[in-house]
Amino acid sequence: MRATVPITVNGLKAACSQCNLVELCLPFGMSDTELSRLDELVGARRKVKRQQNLYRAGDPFEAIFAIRAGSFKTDVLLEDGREQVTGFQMTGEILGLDGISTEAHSCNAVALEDSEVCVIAYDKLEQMSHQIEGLQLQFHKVMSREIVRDHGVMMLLGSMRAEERLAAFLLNMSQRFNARGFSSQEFNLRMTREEIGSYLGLKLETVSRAFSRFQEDGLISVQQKHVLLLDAAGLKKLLQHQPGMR
Amino acid sequence: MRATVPITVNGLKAACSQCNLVELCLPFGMSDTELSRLDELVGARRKVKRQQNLYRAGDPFEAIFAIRAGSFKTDVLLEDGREQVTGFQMTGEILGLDGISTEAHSCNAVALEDSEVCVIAYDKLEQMSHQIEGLQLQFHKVMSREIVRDHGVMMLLGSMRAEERLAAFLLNMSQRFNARGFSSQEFNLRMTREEIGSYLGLKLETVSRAFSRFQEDGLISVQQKHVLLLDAAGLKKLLQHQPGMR
DNA sequence: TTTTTTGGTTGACGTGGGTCAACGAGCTTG
DNA sequence: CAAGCTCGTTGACCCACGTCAACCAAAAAA
Repeated sequence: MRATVPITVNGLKAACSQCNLVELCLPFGMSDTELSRLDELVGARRKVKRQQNLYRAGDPFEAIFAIRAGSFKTDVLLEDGREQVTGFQMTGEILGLDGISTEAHSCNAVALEDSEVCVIAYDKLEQMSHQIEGLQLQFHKVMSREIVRDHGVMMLLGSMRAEERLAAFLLNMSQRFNARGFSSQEFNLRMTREEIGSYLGLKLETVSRAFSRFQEDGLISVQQKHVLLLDAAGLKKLLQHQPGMR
Repeated sequence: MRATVPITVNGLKAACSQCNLVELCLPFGMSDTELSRLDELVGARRKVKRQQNLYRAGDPFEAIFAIRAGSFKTDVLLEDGREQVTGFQMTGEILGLDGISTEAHSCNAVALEDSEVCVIAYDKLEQMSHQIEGLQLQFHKVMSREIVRDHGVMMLLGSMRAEERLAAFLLNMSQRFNARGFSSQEFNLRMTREEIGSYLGLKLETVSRAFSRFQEDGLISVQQKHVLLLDAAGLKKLLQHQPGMR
């Protein structure tokens, strides 16, 4: 028995220290020495094919996940089948934080494309935060950022009109692609109109119509999932509209 | 100079160890010895009068707060003046977690009644989580719970109809009053219809109409802020309605 | 290749909840 | 005890978005 356990350790030794996502991920802001110690935290990687679940609501919580490649959506389901997409996650972002509170996941995480995640055992993370100076703070920041992000979505869902929501969504995607070294003006969305709609609290037809309207107005150019932002400033201006304005 | 600093320490020595809110608050699940060590974490208490801000968006982040008495709302403001209430907080709940990510608060916290909070210096909290075994885990659970709660609100805002939202809100309040030793059937709301509306993504008139409808249907009895839940099961049933149902 | 499936667009129409407005009930202040 | 507030209720009307349906394009399967 004893022999099998050590053998399962992942062949990839230098997980974080030579990953090009450090700037976006959990290790952000840590020193080189801290970084190398962090490598042992990432136990393994896991590939998740498009449409497959990384975890499901109710699954026992054991680890959080850092997205190494690809992208995901998280959603919550009501008994009657209604779905609410709670977020879209890209490389470097952390999945699974919802599971800590009850030691079981409270939402589903589904890959939007073939993806790969780093598995970070939660008990190991707790231990190491005692040891590595910057890790605890950085982890807290990641969780806090998630809370702030959720508040932004609540703002969007609670107080914005359909076109404002989509404009905010597009600008947010643009900024996140940009942070990952991709163009902020041209990108391919990985999710369907229905998923965008669920996230924004709109029906897919409304999302589609808003896309078309933006195109008519010369703000963007869309073809299916391909988006070209022609007038980002124009989109931003949409967000500052007074309730009564048109 | 040296003399003034020690003098400012709070006279209340046993902050957490003899607080009756331990069950609901940060110290939940910690041993007696851990608990007594926790006392030094709570530096001071702070009173906040009704309508006053505990903190504002943009304020530098230094501490989180545990509500000792009273209640609060948190909200986010858009440049154009639109407000989104992101949550209502009751005794034992933690405020200020949003500030960790950027080291500045990202929302406003306003007392709904004359209230008192325990001030927990964040740097001290970080230190002590290294030392007290259960503190780190418990703190993580508090943050994670906030994330899960926010996802619930997103579900509500994104996929529920007005009456479902209000039913969910009332059941949630009921359950939280109950957890604090108050009646789950009869309570006084601390917030206005407008604040409820902002939280639920509805206008105050719609909230008022939904209250009236619930009363007509014999589900509740309302008079201003006083609420009596007559048929909690009936309210729960409202939440399971299929989109097309009436 | 054709066929099927999935995803996206667009139009016509309906409705839930927003808007506007009047009024009334409690509080507060002088 | 007025006189002013703020907060809540209710009605009439309207519009942004949902619903339903037809159709088309792209991708996947056969």
